Amino acid sequence: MARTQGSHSDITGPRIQSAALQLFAQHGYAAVSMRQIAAEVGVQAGALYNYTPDKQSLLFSLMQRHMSELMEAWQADPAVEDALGELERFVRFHIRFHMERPDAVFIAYMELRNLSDENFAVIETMRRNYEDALEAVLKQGVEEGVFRIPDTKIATLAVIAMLNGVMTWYLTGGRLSL
Amino acid sequence: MARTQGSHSDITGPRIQSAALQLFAQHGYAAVSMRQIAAEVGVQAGALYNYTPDKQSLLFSLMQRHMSELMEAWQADPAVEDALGELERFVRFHIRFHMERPDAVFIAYMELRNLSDENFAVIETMRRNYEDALEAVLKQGVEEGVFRIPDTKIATLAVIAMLNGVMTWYLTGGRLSL
DNA sequence: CTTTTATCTGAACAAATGTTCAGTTAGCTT
DNA sequence: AAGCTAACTGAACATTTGTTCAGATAAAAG
Repeated sequence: MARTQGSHSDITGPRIQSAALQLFAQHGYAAVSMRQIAAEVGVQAGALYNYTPDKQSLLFSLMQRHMSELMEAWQADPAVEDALGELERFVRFHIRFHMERPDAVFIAYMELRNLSDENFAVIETMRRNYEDALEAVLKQGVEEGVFRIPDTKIATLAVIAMLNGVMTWYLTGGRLSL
Repeated sequence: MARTQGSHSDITGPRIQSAALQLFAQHGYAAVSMRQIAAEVGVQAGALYNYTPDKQSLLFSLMQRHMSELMEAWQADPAVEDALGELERFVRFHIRFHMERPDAVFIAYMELRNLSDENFAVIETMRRNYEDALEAVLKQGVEEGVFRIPDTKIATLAVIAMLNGVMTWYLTGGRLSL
């Protein structure tokens, strides 16, 4: 047999991505085989290679897509005037965006070590771009005189670390409203 | 050849444990092969099986040892009288203990999904025992009237989540004193 | 209806994996 | 000095791994 009923590229492609996303998040990249992903989609392992050149690229594309969506969503979010409002906008945006994609967030954080050197560099650059977006807000606040921050770079990392802390807390307890 | 110079069980055993600890923390349990561990120790892969029945047991023993040391260290820590002092003691102890073993902490948190069902149950029980130690402090505080906590179970999880948040923050920035 | 093409199967491949074990040797015992 | 034993080697094993590819077939095009 080949080309079972109802199969189509537009359907199988996304299904592979979401199956890989879920399995990587659950068991870890190295512990998941191409055959497991294929079985989850309902297809043979060889069929996956119509959609990805190899396993590494599959992981990379998941992380790259996640980071792209992050940046695009932030730029699409309507900006406000003052820095204080911008900071609040960032906080709300960051938490909401990450809450909606627990699997992708977990992978983007945990599977960095399984990226090839070149792929890692790409993702790392995208992550820094996102941090720069926050730092721009903090710098704006310093210029406006509403923030008194000696080192905006450290403050950026601190804010993001705090937000991620809030998320682990929320996910752990699971009993607080947004 | 066999039994190379200077090799001895008392030496090789711990070296295997620490090599596995480091490699598991760095690349993940599933991504590390027995041959890599052996190479790190300077030995052939077969020799590892004089010290562990299989790879799974190696991971399990690392986590079990970590949890045992955690419980023993807490019980060895000199207790104080009042609940407020006990809470401070717990906070200081928790942070210090976990700061001293970043690799073991990381593994104990990340590689739970790679434990067999039985092994997972054992570790999970030990983790709950540790949480119970904190909850006992909180209950004592409620009895003394110094804490006003509706649900000590949730409060326990909250406190631990906060402490872990502090640690990620500290590790990320790396610029604050204990 | 016929032809074409995109999509998938099924089998195969080399390499790597966890694990076993007979054999070898270094160091201890006597 | 001789023998014993714990500690290791090196080769082998059955599986599983990622990946390739010729062939099969459903759906689209003519």
